[in-house]
Amino acid sequence: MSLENQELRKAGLKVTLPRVKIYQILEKAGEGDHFSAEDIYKLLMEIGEDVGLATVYRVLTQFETAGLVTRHHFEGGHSVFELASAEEHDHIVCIKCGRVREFVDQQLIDRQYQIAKDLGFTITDRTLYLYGVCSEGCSAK
Amino acid sequence: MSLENQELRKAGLKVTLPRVKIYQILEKAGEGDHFSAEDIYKLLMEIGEDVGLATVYRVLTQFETAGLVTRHHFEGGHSVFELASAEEHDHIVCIKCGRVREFVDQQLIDRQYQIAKDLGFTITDRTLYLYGVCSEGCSAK
DNA sequence: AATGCTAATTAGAAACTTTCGCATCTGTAA
DNA sequence: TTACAGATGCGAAAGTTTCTAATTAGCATT
Repeated sequence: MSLENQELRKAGLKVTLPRVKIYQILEKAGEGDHFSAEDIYKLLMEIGEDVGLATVYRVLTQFETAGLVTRHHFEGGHSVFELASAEEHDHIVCIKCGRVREFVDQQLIDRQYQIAKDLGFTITDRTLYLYGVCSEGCSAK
Repeated sequence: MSLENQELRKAGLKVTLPRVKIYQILEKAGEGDHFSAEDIYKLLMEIGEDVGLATVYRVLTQFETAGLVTRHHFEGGHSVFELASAEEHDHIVCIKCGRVREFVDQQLIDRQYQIAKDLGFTITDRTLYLYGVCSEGCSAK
């Protein structure tokens, strides 16, 4: 049994073709890469998999609920998804070109835990997004 | 001349009825309150101001551009707005009792701007939420 | 292998937020 | 007061996400 199948079963999801294909796409993308539902839909079309857009959304939501992927919301009212990763990281989003970039800054993370501790909290989850304009590239479509 | 009018003029915007009304709503809300465009539209209806939803969006975008308000991107693909506050703050949320607490930590904020700068970004907006369990109170419903 | 039950998928339409186009109206400066 | 740039309102359009109803596929059991 393939790795994807194990992951899906472990998450309590039946192993179906759309789920496997979508999981593979996310997997191949690797860490730091983010896809919108539309991106994934187009990729599926390209490889000849006839999966509906609604299914892509549903499967991604199921993956999110199961903790397999993380959903990120940003400008323009659409979301991007990435395979849940073990390493804590944060995101910086270019509001012009839409690119999402990950970064890890231990000092920043440590400080957050320290603040929470000082306020009498135990952190279970964090969300940090920086929105801005990236200087290079960003051919402002 | 009223305070709102001065603010609008200072921002280079004509003083029109919709703009004044929308500004007043945001002002009355105070800090920490967040309104969606739809919320504001409904409030305008309630007080009998016949302002179109499109205008609400346009005005909010202008206010944002002028630096009068801050836009936050929330779940479900919609945005909320709050009057730009002089002080940047972040939020810590108790996942048990739902309490939201604001905090300000300059070191944390500075570090974020530094990271963005290092990555070639100019920050226009930030969102930091810490989720956790608060030790005291927290009458875990 | 075939069956039946359950759950998942599909396509299209609906829902929802946000933006656009254009005729009309308003605020502002002369 | 007048003229004009710019703002507004309305409806339609655009774009993302969700819903519905009918169909199909997965899977445990024969």
